[in-house]
Amino acid sequence: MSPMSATRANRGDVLDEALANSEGIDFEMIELLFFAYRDFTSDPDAILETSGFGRAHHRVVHFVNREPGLTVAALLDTLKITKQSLARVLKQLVDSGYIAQVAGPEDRRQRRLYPTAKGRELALALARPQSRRIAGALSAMTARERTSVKAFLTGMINPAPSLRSADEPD
Amino acid sequence: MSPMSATRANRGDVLDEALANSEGIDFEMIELLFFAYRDFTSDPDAILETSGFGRAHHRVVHFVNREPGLTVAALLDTLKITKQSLARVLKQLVDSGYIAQVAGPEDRRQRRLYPTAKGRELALALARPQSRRIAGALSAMTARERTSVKAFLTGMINPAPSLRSADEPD
DNA sequence: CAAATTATGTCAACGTGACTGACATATTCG
DNA sequence: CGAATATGTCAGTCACGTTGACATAATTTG
Repeated sequence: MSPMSATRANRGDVLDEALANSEGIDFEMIELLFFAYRDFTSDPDAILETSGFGRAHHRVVHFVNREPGLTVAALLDTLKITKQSLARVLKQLVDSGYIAQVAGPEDRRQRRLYPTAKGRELALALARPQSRRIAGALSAMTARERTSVKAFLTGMINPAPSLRSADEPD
Repeated sequence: MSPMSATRANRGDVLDEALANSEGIDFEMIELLFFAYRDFTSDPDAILETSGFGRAHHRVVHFVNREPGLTVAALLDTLKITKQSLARVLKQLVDSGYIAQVAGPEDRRQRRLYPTAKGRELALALARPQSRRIAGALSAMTARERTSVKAFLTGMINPAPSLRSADEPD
């Protein structure tokens, strides 16, 4: 793997040894996460390119189906993108009948987002291959081990910022 | 959480119930993967924007450090992007002294890629916060549980395509 | 050796999905 | 009423991926 006859590759500034185990850094895990996520997203990507949608549409359809009636603001907060970025994608999904907007019953400024039957079908179609992949990766595991996997993924996520108390400034 | 007084949101085609447990699909895991990966990449992203680089540079620096002397073709295969897409990113990294290109000792058409000292430092700086995050998520786990987590991630990855035997056509 | 193949680089055009900044509208709140 | 809020929209920009076409040098093959 590493060049046996490295000629004189160390001339000047050029490093020849593979980076591994420095400072106890787990490079293997870093790569596993990269490859796992890349392949995890490739399944729905293949379906989406049929419909002319992209990954952004996927995320919107997913979360609207998971929490029907959520507001645009809540969706923006979940996705951590700007409203301008959401706008195009959401408009396309509304225009093509995957998502419906309903004025908020209490606050009529809000546009609460609901899936249509078509939108629900799409969400399911996108989730199916991802779930199959997950099920395959978990298939040989006990309930305890599955719990560990969930705990690991949960531990990778940034804690939700605690609500700022009133006396703290912005 | 779900709208208690859903007005008459079910008019027409609009669905009101949260999507969960349909067909045994594990939506929770799907979301955990999304959030975990998003936050996992946010750490190096913050460092990179200081240098004016992006995620694409990160990946190149990472793999060149992990396997010094790899060829451009091998890197393209690892990243699964086109050479035109790699070109810009690689050129910037070479021009700014993070990566060195050395003509292959056997095959002089090849440009073998090596990290410079500067490139190694960048790779380490980017890996450090990711490794810290991983270590935190694994910290409460036994060696057995950690093995399960690695097995899960490995199981999520597409198997490498087996080399086509000579009598199979393209 | 000449021709084909391979490894790499480059030019041009394009698409998606993100960003910032500015401004418009409707609605609610104080 | 005036301020704040929820949302929408216009305009410009950027990162990073794509396809297609072509160029160059080096190796392999007939």
